[in-house]
Amino acid sequence: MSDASAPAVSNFLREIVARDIAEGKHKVPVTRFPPEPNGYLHIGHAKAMCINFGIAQDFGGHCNLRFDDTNPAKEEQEFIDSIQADVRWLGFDWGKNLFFASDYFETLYQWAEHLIRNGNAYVDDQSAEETRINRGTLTEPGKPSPFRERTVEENLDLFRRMRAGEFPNGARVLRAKIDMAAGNINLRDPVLYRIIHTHHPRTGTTWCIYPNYDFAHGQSDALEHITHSLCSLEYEDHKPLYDWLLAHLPVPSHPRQYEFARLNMTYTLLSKRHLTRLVQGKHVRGWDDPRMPTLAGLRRRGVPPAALVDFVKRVGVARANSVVDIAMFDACVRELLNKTASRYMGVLRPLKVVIENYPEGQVEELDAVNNPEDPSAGGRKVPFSRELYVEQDDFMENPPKKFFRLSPGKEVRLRYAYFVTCKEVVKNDQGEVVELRCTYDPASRGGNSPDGRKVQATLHWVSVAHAKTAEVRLYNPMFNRPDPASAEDPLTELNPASLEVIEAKLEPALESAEVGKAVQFERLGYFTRDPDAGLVFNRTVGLRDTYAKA
RNA sequence: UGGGGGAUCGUCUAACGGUAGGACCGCGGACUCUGACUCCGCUAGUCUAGGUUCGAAUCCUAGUCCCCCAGCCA
Repeated sequence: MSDASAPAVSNFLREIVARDIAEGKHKVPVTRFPPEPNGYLHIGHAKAMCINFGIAQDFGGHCNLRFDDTNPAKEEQEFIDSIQADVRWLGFDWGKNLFFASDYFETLYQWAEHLIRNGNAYVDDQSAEETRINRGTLTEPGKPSPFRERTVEENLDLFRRMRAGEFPNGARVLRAKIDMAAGNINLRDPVLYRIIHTHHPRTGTTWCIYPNYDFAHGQSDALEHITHSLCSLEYEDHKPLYDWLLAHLPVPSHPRQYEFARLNMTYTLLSKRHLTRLVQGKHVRGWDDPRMPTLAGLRRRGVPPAALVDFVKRVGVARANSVVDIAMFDACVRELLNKTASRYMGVLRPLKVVIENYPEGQVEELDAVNNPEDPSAGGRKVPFSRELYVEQDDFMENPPKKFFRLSPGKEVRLRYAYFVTCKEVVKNDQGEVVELRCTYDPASRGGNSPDGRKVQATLHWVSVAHAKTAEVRLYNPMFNRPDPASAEDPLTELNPASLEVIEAKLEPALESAEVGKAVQFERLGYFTRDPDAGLVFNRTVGLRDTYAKA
């Protein structure tokens, strides 16, 4: 077991595995994480990984990484590479157990012939359109194909010629011969093989016929001696076919399929088709745009993998469809980052402050704590001088009752520095506040007044002369509605303000911030330096703000 | 209306015939050199109607609502 101190996670899948082991069905579980390399992994895949790798780890088994690469029309090497990187980033290790469904193409082909020889499959010449019509409807049975009763010899000949490349795409398919009247439509002679004259990222042009999901998945599971094939709910209807194929083929093992509900989150779209549209339509900067729910996007936004794993653990596993509040995700990110992120000061929307009684040209290096949650994180020096920036939100000329921050005549603390009092407000021709004239109390150096007087607020600040200008990218929900997936077209629900780019002033230490490492801008949120050139930061998540809510 | 699933605080999830519990959100309060964090407290739920039982979220019956399936996608 991984961590004896952690509360034991339990769910119906783990109960099934535990029971099977207790009953001696298996010594250890063997699971698999089977992505199709047709896009980037997203947070929904994180759930599947936590389940499959997690169960394998905790019960002493192993989890294979298997690419379900049975449709070369959609798959690319780029995705094979990114998926492996993302699995590792999340913290999972498949060891030597890296597989591809395409590794089994020859075996699968032989098994297809096996089906034909036993009269369990036939080559169908109907067009896709005819096949669809003859499949029947949800309430009416299908009609048998006119080619359903071909002889074994003819089927074998045709299937071999399909393999040999004699026919164009769509000319013929291989279908299992099951039951055209079945209530479960997956059993109405499902297609097993189709002709696709396309380059495959791994097998090149070796093949022009490809098994589809149903013919590849269960058999791949069997070949890898998977004990528990864990998939999402929509495959429930495929299980009878999964079992039928295993029962009619000389497979080395008979895995069992179990289904769980996939992850959904408010304001989040997880359909690969739509994510692909977002990328291709340039609505985002790419698969790793920090607004994307992809692992690459979350990583770039600064979300630590451990927060993702924690989130999946908290969400749990069940068989009921559900939509998790994105607030739960944010909470996981904040909880982890609060413990680990170093604190800095940065001003997002600068308002200049001049300390009138502070000597011109003087600079003091003041002591700041890096992380109050972690003494081992140490401290640093922050330069203070006569001219500073504070946050525009931290000043109000006519403050309401509960406004603790700066206003005319009010004294506040500048963090780690001094108490200052606002004496005068400078405005431009438009009447906008452009500068504050303040005085400071030299006795309050470091942030406390010897006379013990208190202030209601502590403000973050940056010295004008020492400030580093940075581009800061603020991310807001990508969609206007919490359930973008149920919109006619989710892309019409895009939030135009999902990305806000501002020019911020940061304390000098931030200039050497590491790309990808999360930091806290005090009182604002968690930020991570972006890999883009220059000083660029992404907001990972804001701090809770109980004042703004009130 | 065929087949397959599912309904527990606002949200996610426990309970396996025996006190409906936790987390997130929300709301109070304490603390605070981050209106953060932390701590304390509060709010709030078994889809409906019957039945079995000493006792039902759990078992039975009948409903209601929701999701998935008619790709040569996975």
